[in-house]
Amino acid sequence: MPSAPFVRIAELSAHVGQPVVMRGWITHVRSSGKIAFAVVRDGTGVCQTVFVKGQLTPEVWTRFSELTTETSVAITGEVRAEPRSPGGHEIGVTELAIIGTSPVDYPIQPKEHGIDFLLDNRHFWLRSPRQRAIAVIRNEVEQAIHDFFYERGFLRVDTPILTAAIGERSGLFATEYFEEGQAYLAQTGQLYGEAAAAAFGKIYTFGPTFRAEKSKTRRHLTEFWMIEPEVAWNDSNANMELQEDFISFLVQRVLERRRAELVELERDISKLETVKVPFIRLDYTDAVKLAQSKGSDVTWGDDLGAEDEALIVEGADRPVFVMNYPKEAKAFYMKENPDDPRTVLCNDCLAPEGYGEIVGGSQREDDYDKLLHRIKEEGLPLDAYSWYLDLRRYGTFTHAGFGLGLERTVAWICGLQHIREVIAFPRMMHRLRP
RNA sequence: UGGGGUGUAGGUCAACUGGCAGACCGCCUGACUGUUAAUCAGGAAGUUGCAGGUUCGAGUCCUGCCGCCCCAGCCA
Repeated sequence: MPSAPFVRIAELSAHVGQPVVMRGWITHVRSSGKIAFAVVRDGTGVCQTVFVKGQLTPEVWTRFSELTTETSVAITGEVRAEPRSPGGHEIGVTELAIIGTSPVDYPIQPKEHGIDFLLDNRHFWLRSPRQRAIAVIRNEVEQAIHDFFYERGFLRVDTPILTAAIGERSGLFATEYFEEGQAYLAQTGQLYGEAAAAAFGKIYTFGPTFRAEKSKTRRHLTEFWMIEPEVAWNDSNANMELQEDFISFLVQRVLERRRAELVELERDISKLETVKVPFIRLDYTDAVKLAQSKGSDVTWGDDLGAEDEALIVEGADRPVFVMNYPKEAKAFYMKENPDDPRTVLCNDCLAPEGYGEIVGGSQREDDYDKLLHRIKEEGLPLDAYSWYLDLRRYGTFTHAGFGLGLERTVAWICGLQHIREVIAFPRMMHRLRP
């Protein structure tokens, strides 16, 4: 007699009526005397297994009573379509092998837990259906990112994580680097992206970035993943068109392919279906007026605070671009606005529903003298930026790009309160383990 | 870093004005042949974050420290 094939739970529907071997972890057991049920999870789904005392050897029946939450098992039995079972199938068990026992003090229950407890047990928390749904949607978004840029002829360029002091001003993580002194973990790949854009035309980077900011909010991680396209010959308007095409593409992809996971997360899908181009565009000056009219005491020249951003997106059914901030509020590499030199050609993209800034983008300063002046004005180390200035000396070019925060974007799409759930092992100010 | 909050069983929380430290979930034992977070009966489980102080008496009040949560700033 041929042995039963090993089948993943997601593939059970192709094996109805046949004996199979299922391997996975016990999430739950229920017993009703001479009939008993064990629910098994294998990462592709969950499946109920049925143990009937009168149809099993005494050894298998006894072994059932040894099952605890998260025991790993191999179960043999016939697949049946069964509407009463979660997932629509169940296994009529004939054989049970315990692979790895699990002590009864497994910490995670199908109940409410506090966030600190869950993060202490993150290595277990990942096993929950909710965390699986988030991981699946994150993966879908990552795949969609690569598909979007690949289809449009962008080259992916991997930029260094260990850098000399370069990028933005605040919060660098430092480490010893041989005879070179201090190296810093990258806060952005953008400056390298600009060099690559001059070489290859349309590029993007996708990698981890590190910020040693002492931020403890629902929107911040010390280690997060960022997508940074950089496009030769794009101006600020083309940059925003790319952003809205990109973001709506990601949302559309999740709606098409990961609806079940959105439902698992109880996401209000109607709030995503309205995310279509064109996005709303607001000049910074108008955004300030709008915030003021709703009670904010922000004044022209200030950066917009979280409260201002919330007022600006209030009622919007899609993301909002805020364009052309005052120079003082923004980074040194942004191009001066020829129509109003107090401002720079840049934009933030604010997600709806209070999720805040998911993208920061700008046209880059391509004038050597103006860029040099800004670097000096900021007191940045000139020698570290000499190669960056070279990009303006040897064939300078109009170019623009942006950075999209992966975790913020996925948190918004999933409708989550906090981005710490969006990454498998979050790094925050007070959390380095597990 | 600043403001606010919080810390009690493995988990989530209750305990009035300072007066015997409790519930549910989970766990253990037993019953039950279709359960869906099964149900029913019983049981074990605590240095009330730590260190001091006030008091006849402190989970509760006071001081200090620590952890965590929320908000703000910084940003993506």
